[in-house]
Amino acid sequence: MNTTKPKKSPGRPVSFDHDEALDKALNLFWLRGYEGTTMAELTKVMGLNRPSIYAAFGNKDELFQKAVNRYISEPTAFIAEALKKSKSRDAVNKLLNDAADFMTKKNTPPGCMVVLSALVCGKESENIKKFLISCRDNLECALVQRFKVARKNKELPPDTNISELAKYYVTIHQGMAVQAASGATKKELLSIARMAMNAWPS
Amino acid sequence: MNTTKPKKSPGRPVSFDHDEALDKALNLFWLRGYEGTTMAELTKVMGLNRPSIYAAFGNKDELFQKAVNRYISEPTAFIAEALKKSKSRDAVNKLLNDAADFMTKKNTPPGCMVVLSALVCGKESENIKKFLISCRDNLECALVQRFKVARKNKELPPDTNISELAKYYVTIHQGMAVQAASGATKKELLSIARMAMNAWPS
DNA sequence: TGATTTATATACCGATCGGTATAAAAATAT
DNA sequence: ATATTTTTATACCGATCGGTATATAAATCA
Repeated sequence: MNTTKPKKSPGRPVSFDHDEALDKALNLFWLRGYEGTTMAELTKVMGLNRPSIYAAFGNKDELFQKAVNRYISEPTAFIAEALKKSKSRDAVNKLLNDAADFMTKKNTPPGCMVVLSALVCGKESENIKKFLISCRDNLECALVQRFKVARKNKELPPDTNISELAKYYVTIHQGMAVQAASGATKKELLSIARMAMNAWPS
Repeated sequence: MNTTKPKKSPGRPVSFDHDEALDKALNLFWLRGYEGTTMAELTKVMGLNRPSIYAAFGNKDELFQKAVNRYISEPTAFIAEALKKSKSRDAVNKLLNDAADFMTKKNTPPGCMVVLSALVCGKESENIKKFLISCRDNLECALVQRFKVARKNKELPPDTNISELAKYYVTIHQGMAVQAASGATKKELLSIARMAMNAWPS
């Protein structure tokens, strides 16, 4: 019945594109971190006034989390893509190489938003810090799952410590994010990625 | 003449220990980062009122930089110590293993202050961010110097890319700092350090 | 054409930010 | 003692923080 109803609701229509505005917020949080970003700056880059932001996205915490969720689903979709590779070594290799490219893109801030936005913070932002930690844990868990399959497929030695291997490569990823935020080039990140592959079980 | 003069100056004497207060500030900056630390919190943990802090250490920026300089000279002196090892491989191995222990100590915040305190920040803190980047560069340069000696001593293959090797190991160090800030244990950091040594030139 | 509903713009809120003016307290100098 | 010098404690500063009350603008509903 109401599945085909556009059902235009009354009232003044929204005058901005929701996802476009969210992307603007995402890029600012990415560049400045959670605490370094102010609502005043957000209103500027989003082109909205405060009440519109609060009505559409909630308060600063909620806006940030929505930005991170969009960051994970959209610009860093290459991660999920890399994990689909048939060989787990290729998956990790692609993951790190794509990350090197991604973290040094011209039109986006350097590094990884999930790694850098709130590593340390004031008391009031501890929940945001924990939220980002859980996001990073998700990648680590995904690697563990991928490696379990690989070990079952005899692609990894049966005595491989999968947890350690996964943690090692997310550590590389996080170290690359720090490097990118410090001004490292794509070439430099690629060399780091290449050297990190030397730890792959033989 | 005046070399042996204590020359007690007039005026009310300082009622606190300078370095002790600086250590308190150091630990708070270490835990909360530069932006996450407020002067109000600093007065509490240092046990001083604001004018005393400003008189003894300058403003927030200067206090932070003095805290970092103390951090580099005192608690992380193990880094300079590790680099003195006769074999460069032992030096790096000791550096990473000691870092694993240091970053997960009970009585100090997790991770490394120089890595974590201001990776991303608001416009007003950009100078602090650059200051920390230069501190991290110093470690990388020290590694490069150490590796140059090692290559000359035939301890490293003549075609070793020393810059890449140094950047790789500081990246490991920085990744470990992120891991520690995310709750990683000493055991986990040690396993990362061990795996990272697989990249050593054969 | 009202009446209703939603979004916009402006102005403002108390709280907190980093930093300081002011005056009392505690030492030395004469 | 009295004056001088430095540190202490209190109170306060303008600016900015995240968040919101209020009223106007723009749409649909009847």
